[in-house]
Amino acid sequence: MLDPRYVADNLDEVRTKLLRRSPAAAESLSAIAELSGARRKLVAETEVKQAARNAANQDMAKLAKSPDKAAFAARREELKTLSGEVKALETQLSQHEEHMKAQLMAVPNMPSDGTPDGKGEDENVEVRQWGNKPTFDFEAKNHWDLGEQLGVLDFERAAKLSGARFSVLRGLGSRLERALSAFMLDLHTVEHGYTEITPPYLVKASALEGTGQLPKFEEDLFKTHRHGSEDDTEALYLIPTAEVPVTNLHQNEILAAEDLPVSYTALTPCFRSEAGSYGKDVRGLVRQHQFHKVELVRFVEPENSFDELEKLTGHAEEVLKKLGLHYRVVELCAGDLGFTAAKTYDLEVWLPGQNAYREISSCSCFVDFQARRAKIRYRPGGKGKPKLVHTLNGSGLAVGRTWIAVLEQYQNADGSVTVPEVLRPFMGTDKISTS
RNA sequence: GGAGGCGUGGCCGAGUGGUCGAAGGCAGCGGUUUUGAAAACCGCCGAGGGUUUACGCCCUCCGAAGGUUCGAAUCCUUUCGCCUCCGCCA
Repeated sequence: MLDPRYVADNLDEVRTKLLRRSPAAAESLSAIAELSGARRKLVAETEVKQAARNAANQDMAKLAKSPDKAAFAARREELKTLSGEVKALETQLSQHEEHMKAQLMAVPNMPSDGTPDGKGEDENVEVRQWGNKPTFDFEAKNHWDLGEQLGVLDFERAAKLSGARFSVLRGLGSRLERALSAFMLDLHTVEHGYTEITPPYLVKASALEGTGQLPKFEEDLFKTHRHGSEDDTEALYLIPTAEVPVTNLHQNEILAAEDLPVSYTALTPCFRSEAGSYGKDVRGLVRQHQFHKVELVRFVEPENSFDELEKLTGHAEEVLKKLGLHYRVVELCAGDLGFTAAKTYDLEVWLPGQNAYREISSCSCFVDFQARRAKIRYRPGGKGKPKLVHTLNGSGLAVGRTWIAVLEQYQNADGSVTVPEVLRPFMGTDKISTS
């Protein structure tokens, strides 16, 4: 959420920045600026009345002790009116604030100044590449053919259980999923200093509001109700990413400055309804309703949040480097930036079976956008007024897509797959094959 | 699921309708004292919002939301969380 005061005081600047995303992003800004100004007047008006009521009530406390019952009764009648006026103003103010917040919650974050211009995916900027495209003296297969032939991947039975966009792993396929997860968590906790978290996979709407998935993107989520209940206020949602529970761990908290940066990593399943992606990636594991992801989340001081993004991106890249998987880093242009992000790097791994780079991680700095929604603050220098922290997160990595990349980049002519060196201790074998 | 209890400032804890944002203690911060430290003593010490160049002043908040009342931390309703006992259960 943007700061309503900042929007009101810097309307043109905010509009210019949001227009870099899209015309729609800047739409309600004037209304918000107006609401913000009107709110200040309403607050002043309300407080004058409240002060009058408070003063009168103190008099009443004295009158109540005096023997003059008539004076007390008369004054009480007067105060009834005043009290009613106060209540009316308070109601008006809270409705006004609710209205303003509702508008504000639908406004995306401002792109960082360094973010390149551009309307969409095609205008993202390649920042660097690592490694080389593997070459094959045979035609590279895609992972779904490889996986099914190796007996480690089964879409048909998954469809029987759950329908489209689900998968079943088997044997060394399952082992590979587990190996990748453990390898990533070990790397981030031991070498990068992250604390491992195992969060709930079902969360309240308030958590999703904190990180920005709600109220705007409900259609992307799986929503659950207790048996017999249709009450939306107690609905729980399956998490679309660990970002949600892990970032909201500190909602409504004031962190100690000396504890920053706080760094968490979490392996969780992620659930996405993929509404509106019909026809996209219908085959294979790329786009599933359920997948595992190791997430990195950091809470940092505002001064160095963009440096911290470079570090966090580096932590995610390290996974690919250690696995020996060729990839590239792209910086998202303003038009392709997610709703909450100020700046984002995507890591795209090379998939020979599809002859394409595919997103395997997305690392973003949200500045104070999520922190304002979730009320996550810290006390600078250990004293004084609390300030909003900056939040960052990135996939480190999407396990399912890493699984794909290992199969496709490490495939052999006979349809077997060589296990990357670093995974062998976790896999107990150096090869996945049918024999 | 049944019965009961509890939610107050960073922590502990008083407060059951009137001047209470809230006693007291601990922790923390600043100072006096001391060669230094400890102890003792004095002061400061929640958040949000409005207003002000600033000092400050004002408003709101005692798990949350409603209600009663001239007035609510205190009474009522609903709700959430935690604890104890019973039931069920991985």
